[in-house]
Amino acid sequence: MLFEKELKSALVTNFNSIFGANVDESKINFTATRKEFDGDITLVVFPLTSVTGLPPETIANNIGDFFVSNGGLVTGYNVVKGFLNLVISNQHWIDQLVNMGSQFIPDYNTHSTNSQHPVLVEYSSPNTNKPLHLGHIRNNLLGFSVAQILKANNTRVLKVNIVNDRGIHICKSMLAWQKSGLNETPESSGLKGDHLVGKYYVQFDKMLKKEVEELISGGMTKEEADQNSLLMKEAQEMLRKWEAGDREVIELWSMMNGWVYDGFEVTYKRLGVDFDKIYYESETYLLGKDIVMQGVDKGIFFKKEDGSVWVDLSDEGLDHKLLLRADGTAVYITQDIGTAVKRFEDFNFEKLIYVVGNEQDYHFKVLFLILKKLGYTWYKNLFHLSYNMVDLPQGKMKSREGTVVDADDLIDEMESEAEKISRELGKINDFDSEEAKNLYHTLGMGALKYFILKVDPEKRMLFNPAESIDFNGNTGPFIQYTHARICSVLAKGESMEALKNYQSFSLSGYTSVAEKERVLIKSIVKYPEIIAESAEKFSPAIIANYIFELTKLYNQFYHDCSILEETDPETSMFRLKLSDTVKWIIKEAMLLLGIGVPERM
RNA sequence: GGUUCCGUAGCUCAGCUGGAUAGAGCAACUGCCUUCUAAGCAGUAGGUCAUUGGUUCGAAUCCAAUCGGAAUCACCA
Repeated sequence: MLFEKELKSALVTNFNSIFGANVDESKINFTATRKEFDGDITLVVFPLTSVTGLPPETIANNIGDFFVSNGGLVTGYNVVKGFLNLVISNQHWIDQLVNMGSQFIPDYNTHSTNSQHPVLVEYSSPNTNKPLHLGHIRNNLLGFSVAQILKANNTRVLKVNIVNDRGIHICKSMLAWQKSGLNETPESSGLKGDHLVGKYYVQFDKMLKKEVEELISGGMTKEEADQNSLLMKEAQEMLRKWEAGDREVIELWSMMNGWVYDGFEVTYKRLGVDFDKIYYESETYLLGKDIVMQGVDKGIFFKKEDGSVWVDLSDEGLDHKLLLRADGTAVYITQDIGTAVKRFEDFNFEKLIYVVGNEQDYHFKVLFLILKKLGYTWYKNLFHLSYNMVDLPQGKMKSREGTVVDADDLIDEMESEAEKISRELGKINDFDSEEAKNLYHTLGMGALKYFILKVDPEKRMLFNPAESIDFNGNTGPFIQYTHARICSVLAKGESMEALKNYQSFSLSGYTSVAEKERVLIKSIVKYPEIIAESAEKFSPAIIANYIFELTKLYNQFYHDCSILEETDPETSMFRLKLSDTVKWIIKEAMLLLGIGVPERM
């Protein structure tokens, strides 16, 4: 909290001369003053009773007197029960405000720290067998935003993606496509590439289910049926052929993956996310296999009689874990080992952050321990940024039951909802169709992104498609609206002779601050702390909640305080500058969430 | 069954490194546009912070147990 440090150290050094006893810093607890009381910052005096042997009120009064007579920072105080509420002078708040302007301008392109080793943020990490859905959206928005936030804190960041382009899942789609005999392509079917491939993945699953049911009715148990399924065997055979470099399989694989990439690119673009480097598992899994084999040679891993390779993690309190199948093919973790090593070779990273759902907590625990066993000391710099899942009212999304919320569909719906509301309000009738379309996109995505990012990543969140996403209240569009509103007032101010030079108005001497202005300033000057905190906790939610608070306070100020109609031009200019600062913070902070803000809406 | 996470207003979420009377938004009801954008502002109503016990001057916040929910413990990814 602002001013806390100064007050604390002043109190600690002078405590003895006030009370004749020394005090440990840990007993000096400040909190923000509750809004129903006068003051800005509050000292809780209860912990000091045991040190001084005095009643709380006496202690509070003594300390209050000390602060008031000691420099101009504190201009007054009041004591309520064991709480000492201190009033910070207007001048000091204004000074903070003045500092803000020059002090805090994040630079996303050039970093003074360019020589430092980069922090890698891995996010998105799609499978190439189905289109992106709401769960991926949370991942993508989080990853992108965390990268932005780290950059704003002067960290050199590289965004990386790992595309899971190989494995049994993609073979399933390929097999179903082949069996259909239709030779469908995105062009012939009119389907977006990722959706087309996803269609065949679902089809495989249906065919498999049917086969298994038949086997069961033929007298097999569920387990036997799973093991004896011809379809599954075909898929596994296809994977084996793929790893063996079978030309036909590889060609089919490249073609279908190509369709998926084209589809993903469209969705990424609409989401506004991008990557500095894309890794493909098809290019790293062999390295993973090599490393695993070396581990076997060194005795770090062991081989079972059937040829499968395992790691024993019982000394770390975990279990045995498979690293290579009996048929020699790689599993998920095999390629993750390879990818991690490749990345360290490529970038010598300072830190590698994996943005991956919490259903993989165990997986990453294992991965990091395996790398440790292999002797890579940088395993300590790996971090799993684990986020919780998005639930539907029925519970978890299940692709097989058709309950997933498709990313492309959702974006479409958000944009058309934005269009509908904008048309009803009729404020942008002079926009041409291009401008209008851009605005609908900005607003629709603003609503969606804010809705998702305002929730703490660690918490499970619920999305109700029927109720859809709001455009009123604690939402992206509310914040965007406030930004547009400010732009409008500023433009009017600039067109007025007496006010047009408000930018050069000096805040320093202006201290006749109204209550709403004071509250607003207090919120404004918190911004740098918020940015630092959100980076430390990897939490865009902290920023989102802050912008909402700031925006709400601004709207109250806007409602209560006339900006352009004041008789005193100084007051007008002061308020214009205040508005300009809020506008700047909204824009910057929303950028950290990957959300754009319009000048009109 | 083992491990981990969660439980705050009808709904969605803040608050959680202990501090005053637990906050927003949505939904419901009521006011405010001849005046800087009403996607706004103001107000009413809505709570045993899952339960019980413990630590403390003070607990939604820390600890334990119980109840309820979830994830994970795959030759899936």
